[in-house]
Amino acid sequence: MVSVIVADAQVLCRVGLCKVLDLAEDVEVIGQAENAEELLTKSKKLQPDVVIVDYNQPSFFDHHIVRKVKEISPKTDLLIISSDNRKDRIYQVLEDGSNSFLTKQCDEGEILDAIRATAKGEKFYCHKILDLIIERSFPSKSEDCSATPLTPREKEILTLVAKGKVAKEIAADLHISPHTIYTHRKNILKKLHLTSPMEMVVYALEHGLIDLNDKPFNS
Amino acid sequence: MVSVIVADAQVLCRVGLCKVLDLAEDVEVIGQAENAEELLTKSKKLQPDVVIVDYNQPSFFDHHIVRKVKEISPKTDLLIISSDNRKDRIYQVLEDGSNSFLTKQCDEGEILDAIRATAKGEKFYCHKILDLIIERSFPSKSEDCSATPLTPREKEILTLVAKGKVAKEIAADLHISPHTIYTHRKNILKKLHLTSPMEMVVYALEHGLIDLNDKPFNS
DNA sequence: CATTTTATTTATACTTAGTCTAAGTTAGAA
DNA sequence: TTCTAACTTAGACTAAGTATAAATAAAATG
Repeated sequence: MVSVIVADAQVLCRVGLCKVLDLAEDVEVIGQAENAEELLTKSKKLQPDVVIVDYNQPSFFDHHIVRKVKEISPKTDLLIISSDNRKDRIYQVLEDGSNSFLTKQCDEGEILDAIRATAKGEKFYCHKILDLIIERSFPSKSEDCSATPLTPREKEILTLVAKGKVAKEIAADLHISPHTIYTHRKNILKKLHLTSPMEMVVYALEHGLIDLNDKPFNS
Repeated sequence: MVSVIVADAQVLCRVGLCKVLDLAEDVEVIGQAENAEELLTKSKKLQPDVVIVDYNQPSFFDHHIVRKVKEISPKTDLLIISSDNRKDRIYQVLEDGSNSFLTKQCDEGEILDAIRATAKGEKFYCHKILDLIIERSFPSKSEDCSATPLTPREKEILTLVAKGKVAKEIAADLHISPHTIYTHRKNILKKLHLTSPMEMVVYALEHGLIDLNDKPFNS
């Protein structure tokens, strides 16, 4: 019998997942978790064979959960069912040792397959995730593709720009010349095929370079 | 017996919802829908007493679904279970005639209560939504609070700014002087207590004034 | 090891965008 | 009507940004 903990901030998803798990023979749900703290406590105590979790739920779970669960319960296999759309973070989670990865767009069949595979200690990735992995493995596929082609310094500057800082302020912050900022900015625009600084900000936000702090219903 | 159609793009939520609905006596799920088209077809044919739907799932459902269902099946009551965080759109959906409104953060108890209430033709709003409604009803509550204090024109301009357009371009688009744009921008900054144009863009994105187009897995 | 590339830094001269201040117009509310 | 809010504009000025060119250090390549 494979023991499973179901972790998701939304009760509907937990219930749905349990219902689907009923269909899988040899699988037993031994616990549920609504947030990271609860999951870690229960994982430590119950040492489940599998943890199913959506890590992308601000203030309930974040992507560090994978690493933390692995630390607290090394033999546990992780099945991610998330709706994350940030490539870099998905790659991160894959590297952090998640065994299987689905998106919330997957259908029942895929979910069942994934659960069965993960329960047997195998890996399972849904189509979208496989596409990402392949894209990463064969970088020169389309053209400039995949993750941000920006250098660390460029990311740093883009982040500050997106926070509303103007070149002079950034220069002061980093103790370098404003001209340097301009050069970096120009290179960023070139690399991303953008034209205005504003588009840079939009890009930064879209790609989660800065946290537009998830605050539903606040102001 | 109250007939219900469950509409959600994610199979897990649909399954979860059906499972919870099992607990409600006198409720029968007569259909499910994965996208707007499916929901409208089934609503027309089955004329359900209640439709439960998450309208905030780009490319599957949008907020117009409420109006469309009401058109196609006027006697159907709508129960929204969404995770939308855009106040203006929530207000829109409330005005469009949705009977009850929950968020995906609600617990099982609230969901059951909402289903029972809606099935009886009553209205039900969860805490967060009630807070919003109250906030709207008593605008001068705290201080400058609640929805954006921007005029339509200011919003229009902010939107264009956030799209990366520069004053001159916006002026050309709207057939007015660039100076006008500058003035509007200055007023916006003043109203929102911001200092740089970039912060304006961040604000616009945070408040959903422009759609940072939901495109998972694209570049 | 020498060499090329990449990331980082900077400057000068120039262009453009944006700010400040001030003010006119229209439409609706008091 | 009078007053306010929303929208509009201009001239003079300041600050921000661009183009071009180039130096340095470190990492990758042959």
